[in-house]
Amino acid sequence: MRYDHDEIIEKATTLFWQRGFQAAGMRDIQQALDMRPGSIYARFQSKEGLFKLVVEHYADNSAKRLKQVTEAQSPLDALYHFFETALTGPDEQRYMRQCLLVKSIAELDLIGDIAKKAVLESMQTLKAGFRNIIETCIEKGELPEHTPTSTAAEWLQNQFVGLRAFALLQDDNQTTIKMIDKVIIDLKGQWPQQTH
Amino acid sequence: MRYDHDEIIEKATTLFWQRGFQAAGMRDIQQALDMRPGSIYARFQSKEGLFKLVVEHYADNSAKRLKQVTEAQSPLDALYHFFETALTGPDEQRYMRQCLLVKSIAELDLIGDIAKKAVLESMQTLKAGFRNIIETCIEKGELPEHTPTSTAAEWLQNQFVGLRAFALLQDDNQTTIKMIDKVIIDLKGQWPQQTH
DNA sequence: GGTTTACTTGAACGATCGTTCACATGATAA
DNA sequence: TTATCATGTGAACGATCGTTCAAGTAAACC
Repeated sequence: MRYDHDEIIEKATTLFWQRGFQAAGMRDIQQALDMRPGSIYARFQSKEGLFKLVVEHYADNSAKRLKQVTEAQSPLDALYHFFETALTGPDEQRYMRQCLLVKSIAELDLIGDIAKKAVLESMQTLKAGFRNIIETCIEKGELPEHTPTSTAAEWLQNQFVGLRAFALLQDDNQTTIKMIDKVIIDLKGQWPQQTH
Repeated sequence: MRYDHDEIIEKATTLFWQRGFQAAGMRDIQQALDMRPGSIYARFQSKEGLFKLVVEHYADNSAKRLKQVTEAQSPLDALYHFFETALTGPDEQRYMRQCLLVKSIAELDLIGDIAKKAVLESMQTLKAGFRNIIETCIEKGELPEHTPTSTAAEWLQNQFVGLRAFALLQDDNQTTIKMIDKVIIDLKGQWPQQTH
């Protein structure tokens, strides 16, 4: 086994994150991994198979980060910093501002059913992570008791998705920070009534 | 001139909206427009040239819609309905829930410089549209005087972007409606201080 | 040493990509 | 009727796509 498995996945993650599934050609992948097509196909069966592993690895990593937020002394502060680091990284890592999953959703039709399933399931996993954060915040008294957990979790993920798409275009980090501040304010704020 | 110009652009818009720039092949385009490659290239010079016109047409249309919102008796109510119609259309038009511009941003690198410029400029145009809505709301007393116009405009566009990416995955319209309700609540709510 | 097994190699495949160009078509002007 | 010219046609181009496979390499086991 000449090539280390984790190392491969990490390099592949970087490439797919930068380029997306479709635009990352097999020749780009071969170069990025320093592997020949036969080796890649022997291990991963197809481009889609490799991408599926990348998505799962990415989702695991994100889920771990969200779990760390819940375990912090102040989950709300930790949530703030989670947003901040995800959205205001240095310019040479600008591609990281876009969420790999959200980017994949945009090209969901071209991806193939197996990897598509992995992407959608990963979104569900992250949603559960956001939900846990909110529940912990309520337990610790950082959010009001009446906060509708499920709705707020979906809303929070939604904010994250929107901000990541937006931060990609944003040159001024100060503006992004202001948006994050607004998210925290609104999280503590009022929620729509169910009555309709 | 056998083919009507506006009709071509509309058909091309539908195709690009459904598939995205990269995934819409020239053969798909030829079929959708019922035109042969030579005719297409004679008029639009390239796939990118056609896409640029589509983006501009789309942005014009969106800008018009935003203008109609400002001209309504209650811009805030009109804004609500603008979100609602954009995000909860029938299932056979599900592709329309995703904003063509946002979708294009995800594949900005593959598009070519000319169309890329058109996409980014269109985003600026829409931002200005959102800003006008907020200013009008303030004038008519539907939003508090202290609302920071520029920040709120950016925030509102951000909400729109996020919701459109999210509504694409959402099967339950009721959830989407709840998110729109939350947007309106937060729009009237508190804003982060500039002091830092 | 010989055999097996796991892994790697890279030339080559058919399919599809965006694009071109020599030619056909049809309306208009002379 | 004939010449002109913009418009439309479609076979074909070279490039690139994801993928395959016969052959090569090297460590492990008998």
